[in-house]
Amino acid sequence: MKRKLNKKNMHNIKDIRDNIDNFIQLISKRNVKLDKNNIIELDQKNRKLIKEKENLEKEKKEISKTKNKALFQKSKKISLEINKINELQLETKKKLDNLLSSIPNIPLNDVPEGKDDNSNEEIEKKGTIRNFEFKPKPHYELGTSLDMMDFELASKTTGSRFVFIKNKFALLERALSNFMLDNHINKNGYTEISPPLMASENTMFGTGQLPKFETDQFEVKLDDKNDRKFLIPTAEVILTNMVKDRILSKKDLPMRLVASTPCFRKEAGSYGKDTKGMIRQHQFYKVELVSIVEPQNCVQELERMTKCATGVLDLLKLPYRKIVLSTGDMGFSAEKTYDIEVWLPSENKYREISSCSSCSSFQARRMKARYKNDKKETLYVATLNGSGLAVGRALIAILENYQEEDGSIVVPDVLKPYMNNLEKISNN
RNA sequence: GGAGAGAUGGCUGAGCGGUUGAAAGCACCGGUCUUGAAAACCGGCAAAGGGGCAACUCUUUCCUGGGUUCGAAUCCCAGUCUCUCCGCCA
Repeated sequence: MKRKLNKKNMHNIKDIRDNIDNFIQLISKRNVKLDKNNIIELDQKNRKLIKEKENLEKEKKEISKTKNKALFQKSKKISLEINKINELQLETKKKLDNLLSSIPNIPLNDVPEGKDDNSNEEIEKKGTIRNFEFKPKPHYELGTSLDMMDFELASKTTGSRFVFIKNKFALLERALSNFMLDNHINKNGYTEISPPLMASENTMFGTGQLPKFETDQFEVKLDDKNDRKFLIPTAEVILTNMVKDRILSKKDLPMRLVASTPCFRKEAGSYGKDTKGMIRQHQFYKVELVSIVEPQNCVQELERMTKCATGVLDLLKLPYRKIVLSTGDMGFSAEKTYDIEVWLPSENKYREISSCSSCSSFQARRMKARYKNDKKETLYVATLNGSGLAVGRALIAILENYQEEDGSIVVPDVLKPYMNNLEKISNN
């Protein structure tokens, strides 16, 4: 289905109109400057043209009702006039839409203001950082010497930023994925989904990957040039869009979905960043959580979701910290984001392993995802997404935090049932 | 890849040139009845946009885009998607 992307806005012009100064001020927190006069002008012109058009349409309608042949010629003339005005109106509307769709979501009040990640704030630190009696090795050294991780082979078959995971590491990866899934399904009330790994252009637009971040996406080459499909950069895209173009009833909410899928990212703009090891790959597994809720429940759902994510780290006994992203570091669609960072001994620092965001109704507007509330009003839903967790990075964290001096890896207790009760991964 | 059938409101489904924004049913909401519930009966129930303080009112919308017509859910053309049968295939 081909759709005009700019038909939809992430911001409602009605709300902006009501208090434009306030709106501009809120958006300025995200380092985006808006041209007030331009917005007002386009909005007024648009409405003026709509009015003109509607008056003519009414006149025309009445003529056809009378079935008076004498007036038929006039009706034809009116049609031409309508066409002219309509063209102008659509053009104006398009300009307005383009302008509005370049504006990111409004941050919540309690989000720290700042230009970049320097203004992020640490909220919580948990778990015990292990005191190593030897120099902890990075995951890629552990993996290579056990012959369970092969980067050279991957670059031979595919290219850079890919990896072969072999033998017990592959089992560990699978165990992690299954462990997390079971946890979210059985304890946290999420429903498991096995979704398509490709998404249409319109779907990518819904969650905000398109049109602005097209260069980060892998596009699949298709015979039909009008048909565009992309490998999902995260299951968020496909899970969130499950409610696209729907009007849900209240009893469908909250909807909580979980999927473990490969994710594909170009990592454009990350050249030279994390080139060693599997921290930053073009392909990685991730267990993704998505919640569809009533807008007023956004904040509490974000807290809940973040707890679901950190709960996994608690069970794996991995040390981590939780930070809240500043207005300058948040993603385009988010109103508030928590990042969870896991401790990596080889780097002697915390690295992102999960990101949980509330997007309020921002994505829902693009997707036209709505529900009927108690008063039977049709409102946009709110969407949230979070990693629960990034499997690739969880694997790294296990390897580094559970390594022994001889290069073997102790299997965390909670994973043993998923690994035929294996105690330790070693060369033997 | 070949051959057909279809796309209508939250859902199912009628309508196939003129008060049709759209029958009927389900779901949902309100009421009567009931100790309470169910059943039965009565009533309500689309979205987007414009105008109005408001009650309200106007316009658009029956997959999308074009065309025919004074007038299109209904006719014509193009496209998208779905289903059935055959072929191919994990």
